[in-house]
Amino acid sequence: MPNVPTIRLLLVDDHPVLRAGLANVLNYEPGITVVAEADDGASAIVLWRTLRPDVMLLDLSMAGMDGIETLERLRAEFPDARVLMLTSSEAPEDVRHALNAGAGGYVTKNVRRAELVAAIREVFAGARVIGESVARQLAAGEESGAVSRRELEVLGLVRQGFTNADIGRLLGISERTAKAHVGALLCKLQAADRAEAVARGFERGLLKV
Amino acid sequence: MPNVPTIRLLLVDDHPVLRAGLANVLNYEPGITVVAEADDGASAIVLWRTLRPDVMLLDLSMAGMDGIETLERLRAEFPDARVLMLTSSEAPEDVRHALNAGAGGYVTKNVRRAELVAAIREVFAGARVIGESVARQLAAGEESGAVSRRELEVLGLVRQGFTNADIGRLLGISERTAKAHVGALLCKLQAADRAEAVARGFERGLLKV
DNA sequence: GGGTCTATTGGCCGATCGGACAATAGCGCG
DNA sequence: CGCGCTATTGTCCGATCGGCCAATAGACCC
Repeated sequence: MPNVPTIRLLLVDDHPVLRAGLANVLNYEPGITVVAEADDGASAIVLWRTLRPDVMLLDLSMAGMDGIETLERLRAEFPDARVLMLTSSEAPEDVRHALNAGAGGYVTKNVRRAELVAAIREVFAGARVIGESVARQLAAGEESGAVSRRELEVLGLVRQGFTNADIGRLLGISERTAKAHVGALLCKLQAADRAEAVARGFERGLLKV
Repeated sequence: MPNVPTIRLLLVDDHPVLRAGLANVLNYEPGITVVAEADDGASAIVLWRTLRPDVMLLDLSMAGMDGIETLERLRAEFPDARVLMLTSSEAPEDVRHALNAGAGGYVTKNVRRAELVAAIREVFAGARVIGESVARQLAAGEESGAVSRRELEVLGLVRQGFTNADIGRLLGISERTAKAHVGALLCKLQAADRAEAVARGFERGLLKV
């Protein structure tokens, strides 16, 4: 395939077996070469610096620096870096974060090989690709109102069992305001009480285990 | 390796790329052959019936029938079936469920290739293997009291925003008893209120997204 | 057989929650 | 320069929560 430049890939995932498999599969693909693998964000960035690959395949959940942070740091240093998120989560929040952080694409790990390869090529070409199932989830999530930053902060405290008064103290606001935020959360997450709000938070990917 | 019988493997995971990679990696291993792959529990059991492999590598999270259910059905039909769970979750609850359902081993996807191969051989030999990090998590979980079935049921309702009175009605018990269960949950999960109990439930793998 | 654990139920009470009333200030968008 | 959204604060109130007292019956283990 002389008319197509070879795409040089960097795999980043903390599952050695998956990496090995992925490398194997992708190396068979004409026009694609896996130039290196990393099992955490820090080494991924180091490798990017030295190797300057074309595309990074990046997992979201990793020990230490997570996928989003890795992506942000990489893009801060190399604004043109092309990254295709390859992860298990379909949570709208994760997708949004990744895209905001500059991901060139987002597909889940249950894509077929052909789709993955196609996505890699598209990201390499500068396009923005989103897996079909992911896009569906994303659209569904857009329906109900978006949770604001402050509300997310409050949700994190609710999760830890703090009362409204506690939250007020911790955030330097009145109990009443904390209450208002919790109220907004209940409404936006369609939850009957704070317990359900926390559950919905996990379901939507607003909260992480 | 004539003195060692070849281990015939069945891979079950809903990530085609991982399966392909795994098959590739494992087929290179002397004494191990991947005889088939399945992407859901139902077809996994069908394949087991016809092929009668030696060991199944089974993922927990799959669309449709999940790993535990697959394991239970398989063991109901083939009590001697040897299954090695290969999954991402280290949640003590998942491990316990898998072992109770008759899993011969439990390792997470971030094991190194050599460890995975060793685990496969041990499960084949009839031993019960548990990944190191998994075992550590499990031990940590044992510390605080175990949540009873009834309490888990109640936690599921708390998660959905039901009040104590609601829960009593739904379970056909008095509000007071529902309250007692919630109280037990708060204590065992070391939670200040039901919101934190739900959060801890997710953290411990008692609740699923 | 005795001990431990779970499930069950009752009443009492202060703390907390969530809803409903209403209001002000700041920010981005068109 | 309004319009909408977010963040902020206030008061009142009934519903709910969580902790405390205590008690009985069945299951399972040693």
